[in-house]
Amino acid sequence: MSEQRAGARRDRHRATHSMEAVLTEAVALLDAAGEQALTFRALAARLGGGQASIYWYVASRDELLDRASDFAVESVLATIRALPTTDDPIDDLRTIAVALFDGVVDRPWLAAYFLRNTSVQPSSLAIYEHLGQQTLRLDLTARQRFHAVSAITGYVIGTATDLGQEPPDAVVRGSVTRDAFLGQAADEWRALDPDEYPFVHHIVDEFAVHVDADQFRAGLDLLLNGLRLQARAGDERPSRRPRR
Amino acid sequence: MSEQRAGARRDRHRATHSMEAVLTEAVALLDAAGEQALTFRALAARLGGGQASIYWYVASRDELLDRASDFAVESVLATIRALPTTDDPIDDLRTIAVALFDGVVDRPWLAAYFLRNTSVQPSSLAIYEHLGQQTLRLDLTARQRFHAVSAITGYVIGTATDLGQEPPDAVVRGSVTRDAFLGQAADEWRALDPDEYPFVHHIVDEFAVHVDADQFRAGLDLLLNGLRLQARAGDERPSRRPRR
DNA sequence: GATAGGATAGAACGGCGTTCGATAGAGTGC
DNA sequence: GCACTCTATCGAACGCCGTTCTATCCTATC
Repeated sequence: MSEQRAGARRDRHRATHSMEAVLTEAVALLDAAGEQALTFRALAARLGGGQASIYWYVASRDELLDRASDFAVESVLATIRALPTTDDPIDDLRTIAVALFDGVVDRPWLAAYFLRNTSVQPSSLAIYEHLGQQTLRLDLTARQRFHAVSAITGYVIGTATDLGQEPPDAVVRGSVTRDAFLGQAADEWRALDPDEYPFVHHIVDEFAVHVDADQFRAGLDLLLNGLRLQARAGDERPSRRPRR
Repeated sequence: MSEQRAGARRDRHRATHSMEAVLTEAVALLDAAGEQALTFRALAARLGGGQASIYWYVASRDELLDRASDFAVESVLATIRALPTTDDPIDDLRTIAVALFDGVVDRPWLAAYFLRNTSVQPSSLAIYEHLGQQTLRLDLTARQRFHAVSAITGYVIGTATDLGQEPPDAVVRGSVTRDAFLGQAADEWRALDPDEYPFVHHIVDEFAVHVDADQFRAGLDLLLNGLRLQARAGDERPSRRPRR
C-alpha cells in the first residue's frame, strides 16, 4: 500500500498527453485570447505538464501554430464538404465562400494561417479544390478559373481578417455594446471636414448600422456577378470555342 | 582644450534622435527582414543609442509598429493623390486599387497594418476616402457605395498579403529562382490524385507560369465589372430614382 | 529481471519588451 | 553668474518568452 501511495504521488506530477489533446488545448488558447496567447508555458499549464514535453509533439512554436490551424481548418472543410450543390455553380461558389468566411471570421489567427501557407497544407488545398470544381461547370478558360478562385479566396480571407478584428477595448468584456462602439467611431468620422471627406460623410450612416455579414455578402456578390458576366461572355462567343 | 576633449568624449556615447529618424530606421528594419526583425535592441543599435531612449518617442512596440506603418502609408497616399483621373470612375477605381496593391505587396508588414487598424489611422482613412469619391460618380445608393469600397479594400489588402508572402527559403538568397520554386510547388500538385483534385490538375499549368500582378488584376476586374453592372442597373431603372 | 525506447519534466540560456532611476545638456528667470 | 526646469538620453535590471539539455519514469519486449 505504501508503494501504491508513492506511485500515486508520483503520477500527480506526471501528465500524459496526446497529439489531439495538445492541438485541442492550443486551439482553445488561440480562441480565448488570440495568437500571442499561445505560449508553451500556458499550454503546458492547461495540459498539466511541463513545457519541454510539448516538444515531443512539435518541433517549434511555428509548427504548433501550423498544426493547430490545420486542425481547426479541418472542421471548416467538413462543413464545406457537407454543403448541398445546386444547378447553379455561381450559387454554389457563394455558399462555399460564405461557409469559409463564417469559419474564419471569428478566428483571426485562422485567417493568418491561410495567408501564411498558401496552398501548402492539405486542408486549405482541399477547400481551394472545392471552390475550383464549381468553376469547372462554368464556360471559362483554365486561366480564368485560376484567377477566379484565387480572387474569391483572397477576398474571403482578406475580408474575414479585416472584419474579424476584435474591437480595441471593452466590447469583449461587455461593458460597451458593438452598436455603441460603432457609433463612437461614426461620430469621429462625422467630425471630419465634409469638404475633405465627402465620401466618409456620405456613408457614415450606413457604417454606423452596418452588419459585417451583409457587408461581406454584398462584396462577394459583386465579385460573383463579375464572374457570371465573364462566363456568359464566353458562352456567347462561339469563336472562342473549338471549331466545329 | 581638455574640457573640449572631455565634451567630445562624452558626446561619443550619447546619441541624438528624432521622431523621423526613429521611424525611418524602423521602416528600414521592417523592409530588411520583416516584422519580427523590428526589435528595440536592433533599432537602438541602428540609431547608435540605448533601447530605453526609444520610449521617449513611442510608448510601446505596438505604437512603434503603428507609427512606422502610417509613416510608410503616407508615401502610398502621396502616390495615389498624384494619380490622374479620367471620365470613367471605374477605371479610376482600378488605378487607385493597383497603386495601393503595388505599395503593399512588397511589404507584408504594411498589409498587416491595414488589417490591424481599420480606418483608424489618418492615412488609411484618406485612401479609403479616395476610393470612395470615385463611387460618388456612379449611380449607386450610399449602402452600395459603402459595400463597394469595403469590398475593394478587402480584396486588395487580402490579395496583397497573400501574394506578398516571402518564399519559404532560398528564393530570397537567389539560390533558387522564382520559376523554379513555382515549378516545384506545381510538381507537388501534379503528384496529387487527379480524381480527387481535378481542378488543381486543371489549373496547375497556369499556376506554374502565373504572374502575381496579372492574377491580382484579373480578380480586381471581376470585382469592378460586377460593380459596373450594379451601377448600370441603377441607371436603367428610373423607378429607383426620385419621382419626377 | 534486464533492456530499449517512448514520453515526461526541471532547470537553465539567451533574447525579447518594458520599467526605473540617474543624469547630461539646453533653455529660462533673476 | 547661478539655480532651476524640462527635454532627451542611458545602463541596469525584471519578467516572460521559445528553446535546449539532461535526467528520469513508464511500458513493452525478450
